[in-house]
Amino acid sequence: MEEREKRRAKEILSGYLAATKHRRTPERFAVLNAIYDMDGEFSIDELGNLLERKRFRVSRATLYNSIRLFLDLHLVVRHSIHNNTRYSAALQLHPRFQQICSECGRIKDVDAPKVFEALEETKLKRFHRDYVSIYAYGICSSCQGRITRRRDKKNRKIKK
Amino acid sequence: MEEREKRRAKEILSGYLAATKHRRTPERFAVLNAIYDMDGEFSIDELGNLLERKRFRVSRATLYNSIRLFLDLHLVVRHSIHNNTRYSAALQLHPRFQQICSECGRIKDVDAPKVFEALEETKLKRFHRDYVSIYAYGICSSCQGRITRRRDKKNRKIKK
DNA sequence: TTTACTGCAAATATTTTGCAATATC
DNA sequence: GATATTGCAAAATATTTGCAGTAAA
Repeated sequence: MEEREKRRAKEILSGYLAATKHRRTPERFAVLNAIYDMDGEFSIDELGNLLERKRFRVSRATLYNSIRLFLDLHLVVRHSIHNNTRYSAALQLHPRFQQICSECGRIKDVDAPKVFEALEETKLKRFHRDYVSIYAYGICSSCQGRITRRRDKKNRKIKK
Repeated sequence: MEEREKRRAKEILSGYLAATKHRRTPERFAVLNAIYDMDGEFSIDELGNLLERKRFRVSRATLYNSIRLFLDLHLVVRHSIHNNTRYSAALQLHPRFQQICSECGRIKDVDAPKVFEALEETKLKRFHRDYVSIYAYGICSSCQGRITRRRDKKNRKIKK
């Protein structure tokens, strides 16, 4: 995630906290920072681990609380990838189109000028839009091969 | 969900079961039918309830087992919607465009033919797409007024 | 000083698993 | 008849909550 977006994310959080008289706790900013330092999507555990490595331990409850707040602010998106819950930093200054492999979870940006153009022209009635996300879920070609093969009950979970 | 898609889904399941020597149990077909009878996305509970109403009770375990199988076959997609896990039938011929109010969480379908058309024409390289979601986040006009005022922690979950 | 926020541990909720009974092949 | 699948209940995970202590404003 780019620095600019990370900075913008912190501004949004700051603004929200100020506007609603909530508190600027170090935990909230540490968690947000960690999220924007993550490469791609991550589980709650992975996020907690990154924070530990940064020597900033936060409780599970705070982790969940922060994530929920960030979800509300759309600074984070919650995904379902191969039957697991994962998150990713979400802030985007421009509409974004991503393809997500349901098998390996890999996310790739798609450039689709025509789609963005059409989006631009689409008016939403009685709705002020902040931003737009497009997700294409499917299977990437490298997973395609594996997929019809072995289909046992084990090893379906992606690593935590 | 259209009948045609439902039928196709059952063919895919049949084919898979035959090919892999798994069993054609009434449960599997009942669950698949129910999924394709659902209108939009649903929770495990809602799915169970629909089945009960159809007087075809299946255990929780079977519900989860079936869903997992269908996820593998890409007959179902698992979503994360506003911090809840939900599923939907996956053989959707048309992508879905939803506007989500960040304030009240209300979700409304948007009809944007131009966008859908452009999506249709967009090829994804080395990627087989199952399902496309477009989310426009923002504020609906009925929330516009309230917006700067109090923002409590309650009622953030969408109804189960 | 006030009270929102944190951590902890307990409570809930969600999903998976072990196993005996059953039904498909 | 052999065994994959089911339902049930228990186990394992994941998430939320209550509360007392802490710290931001």
